[in-house]
Amino acid sequence: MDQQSVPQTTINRLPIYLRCLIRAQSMRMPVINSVGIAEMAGTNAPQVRKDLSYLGELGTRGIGYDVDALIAHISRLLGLTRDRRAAIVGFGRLGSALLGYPGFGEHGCAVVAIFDSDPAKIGTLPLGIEIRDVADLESVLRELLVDIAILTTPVEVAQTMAERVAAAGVTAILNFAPVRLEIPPEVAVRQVDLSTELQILSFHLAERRRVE
Amino acid sequence: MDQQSVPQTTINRLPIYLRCLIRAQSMRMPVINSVGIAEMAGTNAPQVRKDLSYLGELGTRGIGYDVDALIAHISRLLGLTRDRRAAIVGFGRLGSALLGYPGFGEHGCAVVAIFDSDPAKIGTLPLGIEIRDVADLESVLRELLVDIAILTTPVEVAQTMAERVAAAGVTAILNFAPVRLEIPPEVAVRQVDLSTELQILSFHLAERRRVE
DNA sequence: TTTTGTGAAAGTTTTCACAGCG
DNA sequence: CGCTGTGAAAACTTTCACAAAA
Repeated sequence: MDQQSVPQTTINRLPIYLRCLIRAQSMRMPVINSVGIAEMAGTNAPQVRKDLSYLGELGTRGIGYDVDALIAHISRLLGLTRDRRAAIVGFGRLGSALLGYPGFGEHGCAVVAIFDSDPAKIGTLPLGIEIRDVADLESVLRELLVDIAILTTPVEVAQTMAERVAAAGVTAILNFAPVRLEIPPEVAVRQVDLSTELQILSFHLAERRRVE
Repeated sequence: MDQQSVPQTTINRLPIYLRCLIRAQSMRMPVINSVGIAEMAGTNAPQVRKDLSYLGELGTRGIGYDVDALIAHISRLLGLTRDRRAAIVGFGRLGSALLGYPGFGEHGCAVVAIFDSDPAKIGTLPLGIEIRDVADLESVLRELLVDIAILTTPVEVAQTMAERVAAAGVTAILNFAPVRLEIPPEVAVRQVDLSTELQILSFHLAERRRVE
């Protein structure tokens, strides 16, 4: 099956399936069926089978999916077999919290560079990683072969920083600043937006109230 | 138009439109048209018009949308006219970073309670808010009329905490723990998942490589 | 004239039912 | 017999074209 044709919605669910499969693996389950994955992942069995069918014929009829083989296959498709190198741009509270997040190391993603503009921070070594002057952004990103930029800057400078990391050849950005980045389409952007999420939750609270 | 029938995809975009409108307002634009909103929001004009049409007939043909009126209308629909009271459950690095995030106050959402299980933290007052013992979760949530719970606990306890906040009558959860929460459907959950986002970006990096 | 609001078309995603295979 | 893989149906979302209104 053509890998290009895997729908984005399926891609978005693969990390969730992967997490479930790793849990199954840790429970010593050699095989799991679509119902089992669906229950763990909070979806339904046909959805799981359809999603996995885009990756190829990975299951065995009458049996289910081999847990180890499926983990290997999804990991490869998601590019998790190759170690990813991330940079944190903007080392305030949030950047600092993310650096300490164990999720990076667990998923083959290493923070290899940190940037800030505050002279008091530049040169310090949180968790052994030197904080660099954001003035040197482009050269350091290229030198350290960074593939993912994590933007935790103030909103005012996020667009500029996005343009600069993109110009330095970084093609994946995780943006925590509440602004929609305008950058070339070959750069993948994932937006994490706290106030948007809170507002969506607020809508649900308001709706509950309206129904009652 | 029936408010119940506003599609979830539209709801997800309303906070983005709102942000654009507030920017327009700060630029002293009294009126904006669908093209203007679309450009700021990174979408297209028919999408904006379709989305806004679900909320009622809010525009003026030949003119566009009154910025103040549209802000008021979207804010009301999202329930932002009413002040929201949030609690942070789990005060590690991430919880601490979120407490300092200015996005809360700016959007009428106040952190009114913090919970942790660490005796060294309980009783301290970061930003003037007392850290409570998680043992008192239910009573404090009810007492302080919390409507949104922000879960920043370790992954192992997130499901238990979700059940407890739901049992205490909280019907909106923002979950940062990398686990799919199983709770009654009347509780709205928004998942913010760093490692999932990184894996999706990793897929895009892998795909670029495959294409080249 | 300008720009909204909307029905219809096109595209996408999810669900379903069952053929097909082990 | 059990469970996957999949084509077809249903549901949902986006795009389009244009009538209608200011």
